[in-house]
Amino acid sequence: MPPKPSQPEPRTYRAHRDRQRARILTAAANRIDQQGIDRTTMAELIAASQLRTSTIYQYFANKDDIVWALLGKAMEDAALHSKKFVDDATTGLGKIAGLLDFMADELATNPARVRFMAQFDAMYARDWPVERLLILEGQFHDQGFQVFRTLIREGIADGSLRADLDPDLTLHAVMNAVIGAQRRLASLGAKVELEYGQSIDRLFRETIRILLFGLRATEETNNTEPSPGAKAGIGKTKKRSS
Amino acid sequence: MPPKPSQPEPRTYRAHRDRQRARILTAAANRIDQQGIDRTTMAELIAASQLRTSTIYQYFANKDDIVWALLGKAMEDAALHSKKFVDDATTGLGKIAGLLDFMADELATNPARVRFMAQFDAMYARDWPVERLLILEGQFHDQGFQVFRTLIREGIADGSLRADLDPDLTLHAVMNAVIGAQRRLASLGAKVELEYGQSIDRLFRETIRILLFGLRATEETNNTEPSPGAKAGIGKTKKRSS
Amino acid sequence: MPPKPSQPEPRTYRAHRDRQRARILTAAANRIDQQGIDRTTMAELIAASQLRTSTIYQYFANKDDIVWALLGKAMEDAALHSKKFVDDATTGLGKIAGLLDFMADELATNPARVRFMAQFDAMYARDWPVERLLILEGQFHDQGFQVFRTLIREGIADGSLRADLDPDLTLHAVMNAVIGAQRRLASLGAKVELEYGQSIDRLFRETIRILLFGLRATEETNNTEPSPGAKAGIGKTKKRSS
Amino acid sequence: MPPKPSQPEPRTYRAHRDRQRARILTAAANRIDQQGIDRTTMAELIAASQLRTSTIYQYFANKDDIVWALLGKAMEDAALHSKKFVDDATTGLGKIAGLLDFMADELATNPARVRFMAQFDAMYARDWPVERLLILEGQFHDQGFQVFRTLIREGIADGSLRADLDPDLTLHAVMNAVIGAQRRLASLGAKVELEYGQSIDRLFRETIRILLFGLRATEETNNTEPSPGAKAGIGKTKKRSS
DNA sequence: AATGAATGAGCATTCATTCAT
DNA sequence: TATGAATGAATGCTCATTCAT
Repeated sequence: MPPKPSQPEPRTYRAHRDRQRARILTAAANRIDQQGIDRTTMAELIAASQLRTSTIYQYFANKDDIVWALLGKAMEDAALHSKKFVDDATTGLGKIAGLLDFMADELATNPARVRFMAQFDAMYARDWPVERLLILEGQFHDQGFQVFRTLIREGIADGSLRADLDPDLTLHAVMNAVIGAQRRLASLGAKVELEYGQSIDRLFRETIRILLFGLRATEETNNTEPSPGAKAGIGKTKKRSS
Repeated sequence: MPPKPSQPEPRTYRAHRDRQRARILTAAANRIDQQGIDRTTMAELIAASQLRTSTIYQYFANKDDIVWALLGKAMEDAALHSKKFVDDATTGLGKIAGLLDFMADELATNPARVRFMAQFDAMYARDWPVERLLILEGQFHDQGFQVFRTLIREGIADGSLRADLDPDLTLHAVMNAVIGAQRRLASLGAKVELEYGQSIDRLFRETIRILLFGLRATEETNNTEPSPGAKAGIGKTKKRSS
Repeated sequence: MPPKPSQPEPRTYRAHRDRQRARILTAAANRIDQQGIDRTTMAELIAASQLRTSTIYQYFANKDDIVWALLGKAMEDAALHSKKFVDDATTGLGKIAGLLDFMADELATNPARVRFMAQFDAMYARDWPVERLLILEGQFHDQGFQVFRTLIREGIADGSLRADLDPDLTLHAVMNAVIGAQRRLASLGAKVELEYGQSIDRLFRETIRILLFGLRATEETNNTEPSPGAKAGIGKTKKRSS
Repeated sequence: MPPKPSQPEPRTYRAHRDRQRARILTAAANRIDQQGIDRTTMAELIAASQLRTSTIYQYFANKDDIVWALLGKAMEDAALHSKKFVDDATTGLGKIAGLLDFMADELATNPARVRFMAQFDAMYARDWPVERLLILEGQFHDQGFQVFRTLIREGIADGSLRADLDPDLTLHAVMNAVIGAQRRLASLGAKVELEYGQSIDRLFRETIRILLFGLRATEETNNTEPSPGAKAGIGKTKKRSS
């Protein structure tokens, strides 16, 4: 007689596994935030999780697997969290503002998560397979990005945004700057406040404000001029030097 | 074989040591750019430098020492290089533009150096003593930063920049965004171009353009309105969520 | 649950256990043939058997136990199989030929089993208790060995075999050579055919043929000469060197 | 000034390294002979060599590397040792006898080495790259093998060996049997003597004697008959059974 | 009988660094 | 200054097995 499949208390077993996994990930997130991914050893992580070495390996195949799980969780959480900010807004511009506002909020309330993403970008993004990344990023980015792009088009159409903007270019230029700024602030942490004498939150929100200002239409931009720098002699960028 | 005339023998010894140091640093920079600081082992670095293990330790006390030297060199080079861009400009705004232009140039011509700085920000800046960092940063930042700050004040005074700007806050908000954007682009490398379909250089220059636009005065900003987002419902940032 | 009529229910239980055991042993035999005894982990064996770790241990006390069972099964099968070859023959010499023929057949049709025995001889035979081995070997060897020994005696008596043979010595010298040759061919597998350019089967049958030739009487051997090498200068073996 | 190459006491350094390597190999050979390759852990081997873990790895890249070195040394020694036996003989048949005699000598004086080769054949030969093996085997085999082959041809020509022999087939059939027999005896060790009641040396020399007898010409073989078994009903090998 | 969970002991190997000459 | 040799302290991971249900 073969064993009956018959889920024996599926909820209990599942729940236990999930709890153990969460325990490990929490411990890992803590250690990694304090020491960096590479400097966190499995031994430390294991000690922090209060489980035994071999037990850990029943839940994750190896250290990388843990880091990926952490990355996935971070992105999932961000997607979930950002959704609220975006959905609350009714207008398109409001949705963009919501997305950026979410990022400021994330920086303020969960700097460890942002720092983790910063580490990831700086040290691993180049090495790990794009496909894997895209799967994770897809969840989060597609949400706001589509809206963003559409909105820029609308903004240009109705004259509220500068006519010279290339929607796709603008989207990525702004998002990269916002993400880059956010992660750098999270990475430097207290050092920023000491060195710059400004609160991280205020600094980041000012960055967002300036960027949004930079997208707005002015009389000039809707007429002839291609760039704000032109008048002031900015932007006549030397085309490469070395 | 060393020169004879002006500075004869002492130079031989010094010159040799300098050459050896340079050799080690070059090897280290290469390996680190390809594998990251932590993942580069002394053994690899030694193999790449074509010297013997114990010889390396005649020049650097330990691995950290090498990384610090690399950081110092990167900043020194940047300071030297940026000086030209800034000094070439005659007006204040031109100097800012020169500084930002230098950063675009650096990203395009020496992404490895930018990547190294990105790694540093993301993983080590928090751990290493502020004083040490400040000494290094001082060289570079003070150059452009003072100018920048002064210029913003002048710009506000002459009405070319928005009156609501706080010079210090603006300075750091913009510089952090620019540096963050630059480093993120360097870190992601070819991935950006694949994913975003935009050239890194174009993306970064557009970021600069938008930021500079964001600083400029418009009728509105010189009147009552405090923020561009206000009108569009932006910036009424929820004050924390979680 | 106890039996009711003749053998109704108990068989169900027994049969299940036997099926499970067989399943495990088959999986183990496969893995071991491909990776060797030591390199086969319980985890692999368990995966191959499609059972759960703890279930395996309901059937076998430990890994050694599985290997012993495999060895027992191999010998049992061999005994059963060889019996046919031996029993089919009517003459004594025919029985020996049958035994050797069986070994060629085994090598050709079940090299995995031979390989397993080779591993066993090479790596474990020395460690494991003689008694245990003797019990297993007894089944198989006694069959042909008794016959072999008797036959050699008869052969000498009737003049068909060389008179200088010591039955017991000859028996073991021949059997050891045949078994050694067979197992080596099985172990090297395809490598033999590549390196030697000969089919394994042909090579082994030629070995048997030469050995049997070596036992046969010739005029000389039945007269004075003790050894075929004597004439040719063979066999004046140096008595130890190092 | 670059370092002078100028061999600084090359003899001393070299000699030291060789001594250390030998020390490790000796320790490894001992442990492996007693426990088998897989069951010998690096920790044991290291303890036996009286060096520290990391020192070992300055001499060998990994465990496999040590095993290969052992194999190489075993073959090299065998080649060197066998050369004497072969070269001492003046006639071709004498050379063959010398080769076989060497194998008996090796079994008697250095059973550990033979056992090691037995392990290798039984467990690793199939896995490791042929090329690597061929390089090592080349040294040893080519010596006697070429002679052997030539000799068989000559023997057939002058009527001292059976005319029905295929030189290549015979060569490999005999050598495989001799090597197989030798290795099995070495592997089983004292067990053989207990079980068979015969000394290993005597058993092996008898095997050689029978094989050589099997090659010799008799009247019959030089006439019509193809096989010694034919007359006695041997060799009518069933063509496969299962 | 079946199985999910857990684990102690160990594994091969690496790493940055030091020492003696 | 250069370097061959050595090494303590990890490091990430595996394995056969057991326990509780």
